[in-house]
Amino acid sequence: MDVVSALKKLKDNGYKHTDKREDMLTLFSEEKRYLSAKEVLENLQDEYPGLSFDTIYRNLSLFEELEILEVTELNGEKRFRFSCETNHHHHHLICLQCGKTKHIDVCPMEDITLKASDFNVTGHKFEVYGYCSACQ
Amino acid sequence: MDVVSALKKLKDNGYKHTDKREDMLTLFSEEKRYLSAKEVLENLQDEYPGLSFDTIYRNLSLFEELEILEVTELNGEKRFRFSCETNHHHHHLICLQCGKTKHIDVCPMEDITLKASDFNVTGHKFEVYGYCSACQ
DNA sequence: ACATTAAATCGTAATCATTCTTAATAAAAA
DNA sequence: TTTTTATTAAGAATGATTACGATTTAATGT
Ligand SMILES: [Mn+2]
Ligand SMILES: [Mn+2]
Ligand SMILES: [Zn+2]
Ligand SMILES: [Zn+2]
Repeated sequence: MDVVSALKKLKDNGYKHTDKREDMLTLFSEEKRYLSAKEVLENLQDEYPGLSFDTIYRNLSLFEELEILEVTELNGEKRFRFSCETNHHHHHLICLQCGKTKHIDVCPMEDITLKASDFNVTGHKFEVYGYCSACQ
Repeated sequence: MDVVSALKKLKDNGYKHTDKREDMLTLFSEEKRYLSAKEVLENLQDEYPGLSFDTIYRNLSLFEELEILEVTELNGEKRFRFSCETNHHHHHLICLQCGKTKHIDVCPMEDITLKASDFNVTGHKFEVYGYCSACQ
């Protein structure tokens, strides 16, 4: 996922192109890590004084719906990152300090034969937490 | 973990025995599933009119500290369940509707050789979500 | 370029889970 | 039974997120 194809996806789905949306996408493409709504706001409000939290949240949700961003929840707050380029199903190593990530190619679900016959499995989450080299 | 040994753990660590604490523990021992703070409150406020949310949260945190309860976060709210009897490190299948759980004995971390040399790994989370037989 | 229309944004209030504060209460110890 | 200290109630405060009505702006057609 990159800014250009994200903007195209917006247009293809009937959403408008705005400077704020483009700047949000650019931010995510530059910072390859999980960002909170607050971090996104702070990064943009120099250029847009009076930028509303509502705008941030609305667009983050939209981007998530369009699979431009992926989301995780950490310490009671949502964090978003640019969807990975690869289509390969995978998981992440996440820095608890700065949100930086590394890929984990293995998916535990592949190995585990869930004989959970009476359980209708709809999803799973596998995340490994720690601190990146810069944050240790 | 059971009510008796949980109460003992409280006493051993210098905490007092109160009816509310005992009733909270009894609730968790009866309902073998993840409960939210709200659910705990609702279950006890028949017996204790005017029971405070603060009391619930304070005791939930205390129980978590003493490893009497284990916690997970789902849809932006914490959910607690009685710690599993087994000492064996394991994970859970969680019903998104009612919080019922099943054990998953396999831990993905055992298999994965994390060559994340520059990452200081401090923890991980592996949860499988779905709907239990009663909730489908 | 201009007008029209629907989407996007602002500003702010509301909501929801959780935490904090202070005074009153109850459990354990003396 | 008195004292000590932990626990609780009540409600205010917080922090993240969502909702709302009014205003602005992007896209579209003229
Ligand atoms: Mn997977
Ligand atoms: Mn594990
Ligand atoms: Zn880091
Ligand atoms: Zn269920």
